[in-house]
Amino acid sequence: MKKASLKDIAKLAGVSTSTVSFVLNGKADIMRISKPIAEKVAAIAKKSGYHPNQLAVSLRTGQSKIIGLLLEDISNNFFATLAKFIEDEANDCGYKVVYCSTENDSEKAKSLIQMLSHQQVDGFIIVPTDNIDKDIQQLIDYRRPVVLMDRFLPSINTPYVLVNNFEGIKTGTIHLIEKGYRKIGFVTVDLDMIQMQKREEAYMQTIHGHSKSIKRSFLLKLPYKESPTASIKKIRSFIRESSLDAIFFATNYLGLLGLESIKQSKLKIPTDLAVICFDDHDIFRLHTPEITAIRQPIKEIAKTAVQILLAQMENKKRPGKTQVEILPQLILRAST
Amino acid sequence: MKKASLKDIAKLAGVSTSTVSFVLNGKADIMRISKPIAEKVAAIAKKSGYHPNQLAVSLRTGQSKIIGLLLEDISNNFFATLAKFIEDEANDCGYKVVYCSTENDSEKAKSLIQMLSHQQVDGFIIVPTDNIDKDIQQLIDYRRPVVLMDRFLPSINTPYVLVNNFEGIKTGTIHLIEKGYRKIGFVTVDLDMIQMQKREEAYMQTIHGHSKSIKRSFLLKLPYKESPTASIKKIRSFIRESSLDAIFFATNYLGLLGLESIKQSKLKIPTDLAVICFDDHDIFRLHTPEITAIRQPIKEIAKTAVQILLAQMENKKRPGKTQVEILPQLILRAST
DNA sequence: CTGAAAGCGCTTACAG
DNA sequence: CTGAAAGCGCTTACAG
Repeated sequence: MKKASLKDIAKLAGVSTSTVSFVLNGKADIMRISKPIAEKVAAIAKKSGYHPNQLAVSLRTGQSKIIGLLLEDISNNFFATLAKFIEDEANDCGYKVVYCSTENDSEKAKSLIQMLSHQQVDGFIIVPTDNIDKDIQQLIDYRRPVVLMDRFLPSINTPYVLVNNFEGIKTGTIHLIEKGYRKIGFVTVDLDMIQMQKREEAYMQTIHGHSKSIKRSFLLKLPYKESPTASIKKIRSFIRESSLDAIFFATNYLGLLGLESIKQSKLKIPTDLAVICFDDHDIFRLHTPEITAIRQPIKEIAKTAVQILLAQMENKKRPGKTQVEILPQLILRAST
Repeated sequence: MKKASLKDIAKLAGVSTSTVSFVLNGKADIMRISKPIAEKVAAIAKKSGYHPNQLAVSLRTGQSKIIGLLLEDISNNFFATLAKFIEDEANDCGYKVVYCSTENDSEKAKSLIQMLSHQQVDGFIIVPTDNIDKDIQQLIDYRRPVVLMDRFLPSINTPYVLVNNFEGIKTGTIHLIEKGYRKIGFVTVDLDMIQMQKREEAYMQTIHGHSKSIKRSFLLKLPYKESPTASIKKIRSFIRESSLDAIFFATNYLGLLGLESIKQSKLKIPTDLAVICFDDHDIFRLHTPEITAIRQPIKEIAKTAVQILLAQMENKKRPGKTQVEILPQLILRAST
């Protein structure tokens, strides 16, 4: 059994391929195909299980109806959830989504952008890595619709959607201060990306700007590619040497390492040490005690990104607000 | 700036499109294109940033070099990890992967299979849902390469790769019995799929076949679409009413609900109740106490599936062993 | 050693 | 009301 083509249907129905195409694309009326012919064609197409070859349609129309999605890591819960919402939203609008993981490797990201570009995706939603500025700029120069997500590139004026990192960390830090904690450590990662800079900045400014009762900031910056074991060890010494009474993790990945460290050090949460984390995680709700977190509005980020992208793709002109920061939510639990 | 096409390059180089195509596809030697022309063409192509339109290449060659991957749910860690390994393996072999989530909804699965089929993917790796037999059979009838994963369809003779569910559960159950537990409950889900049947069967046979000291089996079967809250409540009564001393969860999702139930009931693990789960999860290592689990060999499953698929696609004949069950591993932790 | 031409499976002006 | 033809961007026999 081979797949039926337009031509096959045309032959079976005894009409031209154009007629078949018009009927099957719902243009029978506009093209004023006669009722009996339209019905005959439709019936034959259905019986033979005909479906257009999308490759050919895309090549001809110049539209693939596919959105390319570049994430950091699809096996990470945050990105997986983001991907799912994006897919849902895109499907509702008649688009498919293909997603790829960059693992924060800019070489990999570059080649994925190339790959998607050669596949003729109609638009891109990208979680940018470091050093990717030129490639994104090129996409824009070529008039390919792009929306950045979760981060943005200060050097390039593109649409983007992300959580308001600054406000998120600020809210969390103030929460700790108001709860009476005084030696608040902040654990982050040494990635030179804007969202991490903002988080660090927010912690620093809030700690130093808040009141004289807070003596100083305690900052631990872990290498991104370090082994979990090494990071855990560093977090343990950080807590001990600074004799912290609270600790703020800048990502949920760090939070998990942190919980492991705290467990190994046999510290009691929150009596010995309060814990809060930016980015919620299922584990935090299940942990004993449950962990306070700043939750990103994942669904909203996803939907907004798709909408901004589609607006670009369909209007071909820039819609209203294309650079969006969404406020996160403080989820109070037992750890603070 | 528009994208350069083959024709543009041909014009710039003053040669025909065939010559350009041969040079760019590394067939300059076979086609005995003269060195100077080949070099000139290559240089021009490079300078103008030419890359072939994959849509056109695929349409012409009849190969998209894309594998379609149907998972249950990409935001679930198990499937996400599977997807990543599959992508790595496929990329190494020059294939791209597009993945979609069925959410165990057979209607959704059917339409995704259609969609991928219209996109002309070269092969399918599918985690089948219920009631999908006819669609898979159709794929096979049309000579589309298919490998099933994580489950299989007893009614259809296709290649498949999955964990040996029976042996996994048996190993876990024996472990509990040998540790001295006597009232061992088993919590599963009412999905009518082969892998869940095997797990239940393995529990039943092991319990009843093992020794007279084990009086009876305790089985709780939860509805798949039930709310977490309702399931948690049922698990709590199940533990209480049967006064279990050990509990075996048939999937990691159930294990998470179980931990929540146990937490609510304020039971001590493993003193009040031993816990073991089929399918490992990060949370289990981080939980206090750590939870014993049967770990699926995810990477091996992924690699094997890709290899079997590629063998089918490239040889066009069935390779040696195409129905593979891989043994899982018992990870001993503090909960048993 | 290289080019002109056919064709993959569609869509869409154009003509009648 | 319907068909013949061009063309999307490629690859690949075929011819010279």
